[in-house]
Amino acid sequence: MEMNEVPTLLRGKPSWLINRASARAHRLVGETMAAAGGRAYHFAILAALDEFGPDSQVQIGQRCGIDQSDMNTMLNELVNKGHVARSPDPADRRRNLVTLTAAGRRRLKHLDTRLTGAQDEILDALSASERDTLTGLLTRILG
Amino acid sequence: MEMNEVPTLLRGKPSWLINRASARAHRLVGETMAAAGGRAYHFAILAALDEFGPDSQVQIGQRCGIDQSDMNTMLNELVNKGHVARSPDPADRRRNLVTLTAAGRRRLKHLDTRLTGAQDEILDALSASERDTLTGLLTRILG
DNA sequence: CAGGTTCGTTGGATGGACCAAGGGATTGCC
DNA sequence: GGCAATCCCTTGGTCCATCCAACGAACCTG
Repeated sequence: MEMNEVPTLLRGKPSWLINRASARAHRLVGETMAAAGGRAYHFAILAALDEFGPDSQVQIGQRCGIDQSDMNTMLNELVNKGHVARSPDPADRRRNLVTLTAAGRRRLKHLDTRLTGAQDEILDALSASERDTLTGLLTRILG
Repeated sequence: MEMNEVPTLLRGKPSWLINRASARAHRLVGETMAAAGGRAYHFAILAALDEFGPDSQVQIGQRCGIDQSDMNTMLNELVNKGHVARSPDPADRRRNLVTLTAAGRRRLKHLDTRLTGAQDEILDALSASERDTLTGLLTRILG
């Protein structure tokens, strides 16, 4: 979306800036992941499994901020690609234990490098220290 | 969405932080505007008209980052409420000249105070100077 | 005056986030 | 032990913002 002079009243609103930045980042990340044959959600799920080990679907969802029903869809895709295994938990048969496969761990590394590259593109105008302060401020907003 | 420990690989990605912050801000702004009987887009359009004067629909769209078709919908709403007038431009009969009414100008002020209040809520955790640096960094990203 | 372009309008496609209900399994309470 | 409440997964949607395509009317350029 090409944009001319933005109204001052609008330009000064952090919510508007954040929204615009998010649209940009979201599109870029989406394209990057699509080019790698995946989605942003896939990366999030694989990262959670890698860091915290096998887990139930709701747990993973709570860690990554993904809805139960969406989690189900994403896991179908990941199981289909062999990046994740879904098996009933013998200790609690309500749950599915989701585990990262070897291929999934490789996949995670691959997506991570792609995603890190996208970050560079998004934050192109900022220096390294500025990027740090930005992530710091955003993290505190979310706290 | 309640969230537990976020995976480190995810937490460190600015794109993810921006996206999360945007979701928060977007929801809050949406609720604020809805409570006032309007939308975020309404504020943007009114602000553009107030600052740059009467204009065509595409021009307003380019200033605010709004699609032509969506602009049409929004203007229908604004005309309906009497905040904006849409009349054919005598100088170029393809165009509609959109002008801000007196009620529209009052409306803009009203929405602005509401929206400014929402910003305070969004940036609650940050000091005034931190808010400035955040908006500065975001503005440069969008540059 | 003919071809390319702009503007508004209509209609629809897309994707992310969210919500609701139900069945199976488990836990807690009495 | 049994009944109620709770949890987990799955299915099947809704809602909203964004975006795209195509058309007729009007304009501009050569």
